[in-house]
Amino acid sequence: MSDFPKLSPGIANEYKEELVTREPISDSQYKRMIRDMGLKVTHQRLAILRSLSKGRAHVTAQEVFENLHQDHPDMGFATVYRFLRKLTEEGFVTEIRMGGLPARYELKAKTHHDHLTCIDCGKIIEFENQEIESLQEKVAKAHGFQLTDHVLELYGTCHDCPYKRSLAKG
Amino acid sequence: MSDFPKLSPGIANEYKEELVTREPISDSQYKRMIRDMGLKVTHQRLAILRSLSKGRAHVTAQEVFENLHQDHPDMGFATVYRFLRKLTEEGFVTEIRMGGLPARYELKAKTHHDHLTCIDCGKIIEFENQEIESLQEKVAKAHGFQLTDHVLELYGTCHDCPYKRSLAKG
DNA sequence: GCTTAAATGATAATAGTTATCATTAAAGTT
DNA sequence: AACTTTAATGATAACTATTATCATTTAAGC
Ligand SMILES: [Mn+2]
Ligand SMILES: [Mn+2]
Ligand SMILES: [Zn+2]
Ligand SMILES: [Zn+2]
Repeated sequence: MSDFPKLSPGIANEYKEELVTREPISDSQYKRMIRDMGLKVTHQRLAILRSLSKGRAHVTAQEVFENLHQDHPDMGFATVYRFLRKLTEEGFVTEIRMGGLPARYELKAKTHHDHLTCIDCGKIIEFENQEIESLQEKVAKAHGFQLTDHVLELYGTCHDCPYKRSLAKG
Repeated sequence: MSDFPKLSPGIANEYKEELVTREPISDSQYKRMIRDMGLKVTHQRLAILRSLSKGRAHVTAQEVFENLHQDHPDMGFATVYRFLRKLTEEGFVTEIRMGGLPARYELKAKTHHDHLTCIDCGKIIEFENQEIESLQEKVAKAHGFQLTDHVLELYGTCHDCPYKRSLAKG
C-alpha cells in the first residue's frame, strides 16, 4: 500500500556528500518562482522547493520523494518528476547526470559551478573556474557556435580514497 | 520475426554528423585488441570493431546493431551491448552520454578530445584544448583529487541553426 | 577431432522516467 | 462563500535503455 519504489542501488546509497546549509528562502519567494513559471502554487510544489533547499545539495527524484514522504504521505511520485523536470527546463534547477546513474538535481545557486566527483565514495565538490569558462566560450566561437550550456564533470579519487583504481585505465 | 528494436526517437534520428574517414585498421590489429582484453576472438567482436571504424564517429548501440544486421543477421543485441561496455571499461572506446539520450560510442582516437554539440541538429564537433585540460588538472589537485577522467560537453547552436532557442534560457 | 570454458542470442528482468486519465484543487468570478 | 474553469495531482501503465539469465554454440588449446 504505502510502499514506494525502493532505494536506488550502487553508488547512490554510499553517497557521502556533506549536508549543505544554504541561505533560507521564504515561501513567498518560492511562490513567486512558481508563478513566474506560469504555474499554480500548490502544496506539493512548495514542499518540493523547500526540500531542495535543505540537506544534500544534489538529490535524486527518488530522494526528494522519500524526504517528503514523512510530512506528505499523499505526495505522488509523478509530481516530483514532473516538477523537477519543469524546474530544470525553466532554469531554476541544475540536472546532473553521471554515467547511467539516476539524475541528480540541485537548486541553482547564484553562481555557476561545475563538479568534481570521487569515483570511489561519491563525494561531490563544487568548483568554479572562470578561466575554463572563458576558454569554453572561445572554443565555441571558433567553431561558429552560440554557446547555450555546458557540462564539465571531473572524476577522480579524493584524498580519503587513495588506494583503489589507481592504475585501472590504460 | 526478424524485426529488431525500432529506431530511437528524438534527436537521434535527425543526427546530421558527417561521416568520418578514419585510418583503416587491420583485422590483425583488432585481434590483438581483443586478446589484450583477455577475450576470445569472435566473428561478432571483429564485426563490431570494423563497424565502429567506418561511418559516423559517434554511434549508439542500436545503430551498431542495425549496421551489422545486414551482413550479420544472426548478430544478437546483447552481444553489441556487452562488447561496447567491455570496450568502454577497457578504454578502447569513449562513451558519450548527453541528457537522457541513448549512449553514443566512439573508437578512441589517438588524441583525446571533447565535444561541442548543436542542440538543434545534433551535429557534433570534436575539439581539443590543452589549456582547458591543464586547468582541470590544476582544479583537481587544488582539492586533493587524483584525476582519472573528465567529461566536457559544450552545447549550443551551430551556424546552420541560428534561429531557435536563442533566448530560451533565463 | 576432443575438451572445456567462454561467448552467444533469445528472452526476461530491471531501472529510470514519462504518459494516461480519472479525480481533485487552485484561483478567478460572481 | 458558493460557482466555474482549468490546471494539477496521483495511481498506474507504458516506455526506453540497458543488464541479467540461461540453454546452446563456438573458440582455442591439446
Ligand atoms: Mn553543485
Ligand atoms: Mn568524438
Ligand atoms: Zn572519495
Ligand atoms: Zn545545428
